Amino acid sequence: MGRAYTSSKGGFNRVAWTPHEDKRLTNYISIHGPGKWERLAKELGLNRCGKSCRLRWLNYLRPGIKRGNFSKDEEDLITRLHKLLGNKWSQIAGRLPGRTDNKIKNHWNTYLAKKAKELHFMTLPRLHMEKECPASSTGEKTGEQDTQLVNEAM
DNA sequence: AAAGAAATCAACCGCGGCACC
DNA sequence: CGGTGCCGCGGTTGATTTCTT
Repeated sequence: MGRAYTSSKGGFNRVAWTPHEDKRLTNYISIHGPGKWERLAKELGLNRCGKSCRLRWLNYLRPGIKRGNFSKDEEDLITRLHKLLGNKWSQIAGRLPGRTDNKIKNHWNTYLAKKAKELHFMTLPRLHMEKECPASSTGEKTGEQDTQLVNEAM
């Protein structure tokens, strides 16, 4: 559970958040709201940059975050959305309440990508391979088109 | 039972866009 | 109009845990 990073390897400082820091951050946000991360970091006086605080809040402390494994439904949805949108993790996360882009990205990179590939070969052996991101060749799709496609997928 | 591989989770980095001066 | 700085995003890394052999 609790993770004790011993690292401070090569001048680079990857340090786990302590419960105390979490508390300070949560408390500050409960008063001032999220945002203004630079200022927040400065005022809290933690040894953290604004980005770090933002990340911690968004991916971990923010209320409503769903823990635990992805359900089959969630995995299917992620797979479909990824096919549609590519690596637009924040957009995908927007469709999965309580799931963060980081977590979805992690899960994809370590598991679903492989699975999707296997599935692709097993079930669709004759379809020509699609380019990874069909939208990018002709420029960006509009947001509206995305929304429409996504709704169809759901 | 131990070593090595794979998976998971949390955190960092650089870049591009946008807002503001 | 150009420069500057903050923010959000996606890519990536590193530590730890779980699975396999």
